[in-house]
Amino acid sequence: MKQNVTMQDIADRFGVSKVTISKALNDKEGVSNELKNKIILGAEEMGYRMNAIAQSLKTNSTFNIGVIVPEQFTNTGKYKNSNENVSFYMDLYQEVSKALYEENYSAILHILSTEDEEESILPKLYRDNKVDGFIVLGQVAHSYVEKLQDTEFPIVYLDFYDEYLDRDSITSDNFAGCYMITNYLIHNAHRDIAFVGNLFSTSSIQDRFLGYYKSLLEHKIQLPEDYIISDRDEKGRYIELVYPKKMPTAFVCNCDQVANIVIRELQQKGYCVPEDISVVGFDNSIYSAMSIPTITTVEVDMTAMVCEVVRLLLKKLENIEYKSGKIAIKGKLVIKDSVAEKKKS
Amino acid sequence: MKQNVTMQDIADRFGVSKVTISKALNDKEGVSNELKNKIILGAEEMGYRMNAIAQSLKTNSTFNIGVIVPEQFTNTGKYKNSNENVSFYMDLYQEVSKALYEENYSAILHILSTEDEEESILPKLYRDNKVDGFIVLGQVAHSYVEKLQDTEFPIVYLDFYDEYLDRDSITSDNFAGCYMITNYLIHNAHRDIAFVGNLFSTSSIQDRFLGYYKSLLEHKIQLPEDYIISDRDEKGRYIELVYPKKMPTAFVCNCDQVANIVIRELQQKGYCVPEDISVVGFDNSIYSAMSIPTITTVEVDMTAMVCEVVRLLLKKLENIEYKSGKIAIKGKLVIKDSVAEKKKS
DNA sequence: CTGAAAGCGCTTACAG
DNA sequence: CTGAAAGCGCTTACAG
Repeated sequence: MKQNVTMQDIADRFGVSKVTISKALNDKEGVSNELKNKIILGAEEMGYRMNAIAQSLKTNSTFNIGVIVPEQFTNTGKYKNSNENVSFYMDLYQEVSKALYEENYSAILHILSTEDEEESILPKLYRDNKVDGFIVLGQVAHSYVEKLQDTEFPIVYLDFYDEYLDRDSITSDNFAGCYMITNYLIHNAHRDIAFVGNLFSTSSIQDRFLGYYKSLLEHKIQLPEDYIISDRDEKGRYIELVYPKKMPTAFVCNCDQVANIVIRELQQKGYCVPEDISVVGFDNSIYSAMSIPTITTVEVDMTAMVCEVVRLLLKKLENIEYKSGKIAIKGKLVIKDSVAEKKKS
Repeated sequence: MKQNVTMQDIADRFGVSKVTISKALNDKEGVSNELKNKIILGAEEMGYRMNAIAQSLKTNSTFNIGVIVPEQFTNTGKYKNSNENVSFYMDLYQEVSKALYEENYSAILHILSTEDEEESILPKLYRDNKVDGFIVLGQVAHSYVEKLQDTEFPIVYLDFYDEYLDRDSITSDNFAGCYMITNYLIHNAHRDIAFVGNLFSTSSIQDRFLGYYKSLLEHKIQLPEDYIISDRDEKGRYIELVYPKKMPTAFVCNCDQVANIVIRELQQKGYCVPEDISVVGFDNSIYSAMSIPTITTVEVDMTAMVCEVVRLLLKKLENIEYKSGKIAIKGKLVIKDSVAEKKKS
């Protein structure tokens, strides 16, 4: 590798001290504008690149943020091709990476292995002091969260919260979203509406269920026991769906992927969607677009979420005491073709 | 943030010098085993975390690798929801991140904006000396590659090569893959086989086409001009497909996503797939799984590619002169439901 | 407006 | 086997 140009080299060329170079290049006070400009130009010409490492050592900040994603939300290792809706988390990561970049931070992905999660082993990024803070993407074990909090690092949780710890989190408003889409079904004359999702799997699913349930309650609609249909086991693996004895006229699914499965299975049973039975999803993911019919769904406002998470983290980076609490970002209803629009009778 | 424990603190506690601590913790020679173990335990107990930054400053290596992905292969900014097959690149990135982690490196994603690519603006990661080398994921502009090479950084290209520069690259063997799958069609009695893809868009598509063409040549099959069907413009945006006057009995599509589109359009025209017309894809992506019928395709050996790319980069990190040239990793045929299996007549 | 000195937390080469 | 000294490339606080 060719020898790097340092501030001292520039200083020598201009016959000044490296202190002056540092001030000029960092746009600090104490250098005449004329000299400053000469130095900036000269540095460019000499191919000077700031040594961020040396800067980090002095300022005790790396300008790196660790983004922790549990392995099960990735498409690697034993979860390879397990067909989870991985793209949501990777889209979030991409947006986070971009947003941090705008603020001169870099995002380092840390895929949290199931083993490390179970044994509460903190990321090497932490142990090596390679980052200034963390963003946690998706749900992680409670014990792991506690361990993370013990580090007293600035941490913001994205798309996950749990009630036991007083933490800062950004989630999409699952409750409001599912409430909204269930209302939409009811406004289209549906009364027999089932929910598909394991209520004990993630807090997201639970909240979506509660939004759905609130809508039912408000409209004084009964919820038969077998109208809650589990879709996955505790590990997040999809299981066979058990349909109710009396078929509902609509299914509220906790995500588009499951909605897609439901639609296929209904079609196999000889039902037409949406003519006989309506189905709605959540996420506005590729499954919504690819399904035939396309799936009416709720789209998460990813940009707003990421914008908020970065804003929050920066504040905590400045002042570790800063607390925001739980922030829920509202999504929007995206009407496609999987709901029969009827007037109420 | 709580005050960090330094080597000096540990040294004070044991009444030795920090040099000894450094040696013990880095498993270097010159410390008795007994003392070494005591120090390791003590460090743990005191919650010592190595300051990777200080280490970097001395050793002049950051143990960070920049992973450059052109914006158009991401799901961000103006490419948001443009439905590119983004997941392939993000899967690669995840695998790269994991593999580098095993080697104690971190992967920092750099999304290369179209503007920076056009104006050959190098990543801030480079300008700030935050990484030791780069992995470039997917095709980037020739001028940008030249600019990157000028840095004399260790760089490996993944899933992209171009002939003009003598560079180290790992690609999937597009040529062999498409040759294989076209052979498969021919063995199933197809003679009228069209290719779908813009030959001038990426080298991957071009190579896939050539594999297809080699198979035709070997079997002495003519290639009518209108059997090459462009699927996208130069920016990678999908365009309307123009079908040949005389319908072929099979389509070789350059990727599963396009194969999925072709299947849908054929079905709309009243053809049955695979009974009337067979269609094959490439990538074994979600489009292959979700299509009805599922799409016979070629699966890239991502693990082998990533393993190779990391191995190569590490070698170049050790010795910048190390050259591997272009390495192509073979994929495998994945037979699904979109090809009618017939015996040759 | 400019710079000498100290220091961030390590590692390396050398002396004992 | 152990450690004093120098130094990596910056920034900060202070003196002029």
